[in-house]
Amino acid sequence: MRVLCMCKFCLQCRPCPWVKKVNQRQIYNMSTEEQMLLKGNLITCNTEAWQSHPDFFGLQRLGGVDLSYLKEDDTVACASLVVLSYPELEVIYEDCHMVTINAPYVAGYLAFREVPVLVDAIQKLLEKDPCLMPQVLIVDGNGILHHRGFGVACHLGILTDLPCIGVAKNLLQVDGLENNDDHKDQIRKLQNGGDFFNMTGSSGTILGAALKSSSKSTKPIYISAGHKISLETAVRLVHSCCKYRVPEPTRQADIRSREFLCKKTSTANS
DNA sequence: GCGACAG
DNA sequence: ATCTTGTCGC
Repeated sequence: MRVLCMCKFCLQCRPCPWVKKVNQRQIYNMSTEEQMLLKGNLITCNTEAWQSHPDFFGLQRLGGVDLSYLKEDDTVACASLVVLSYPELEVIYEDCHMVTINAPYVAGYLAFREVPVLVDAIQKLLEKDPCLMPQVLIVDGNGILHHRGFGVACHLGILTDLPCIGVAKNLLQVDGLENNDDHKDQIRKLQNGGDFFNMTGSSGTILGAALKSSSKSTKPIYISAGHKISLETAVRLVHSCCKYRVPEPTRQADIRSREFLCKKTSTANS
């Protein structure tokens, strides 16, 4: 695993005492620069042998990550990393711990809020149990379906060097993509679990896909390539690990981080 | 001023 | 992300 960050001002590097000497505008300019710099290393095609197999032969471990925030104070959160066996989808590793979040949530800069603690969790797994390192990570949020083509799934992928898939529950309306009547029509046409359609931005690039992830869900999930995996493979893999609307690795990470946060806050008051 | 706004 | 109950349906 490698960690790249050449930036002295970006949100990821906060809090640095002297960052307070620069204004918000400069912070976002620097964060944008950081995204563009990291984007230079992005790979949005398959790089692993298992990705080409019809049944993902060779794939044994899927990772899921999530953060649950304390409602009273969104600088306090529980970060969770889970690893599931494939194709059984059983949890074989779980790590939940409390973290402090420094960056604010700003659409387009989610990575600066969530990625640092997720990199830490991966680093911890690498030191503690490298045999359990996931072969692909499913990330809450978008990959290249992003204002600057570099969402949280790309960011985490570059920093960890792991294949990453972006899975968002809502459509980020960028590059001409809109949740308009046409889009809603396309969604209505999705019949069965696994049905999907690709979404092409005004720039002509295929940015992602809307997937009906379970047969019962009306609302799709939005898949985009993060790093070291193609959109086609990502859609196929995400569908293969959906018991419900949200893919199982993310769902397990979600459940466990909420529980942990809940338990932590209740014991703190007793 | 207006609309959009991943988590 | 989080607040927040029951209820309708398979």
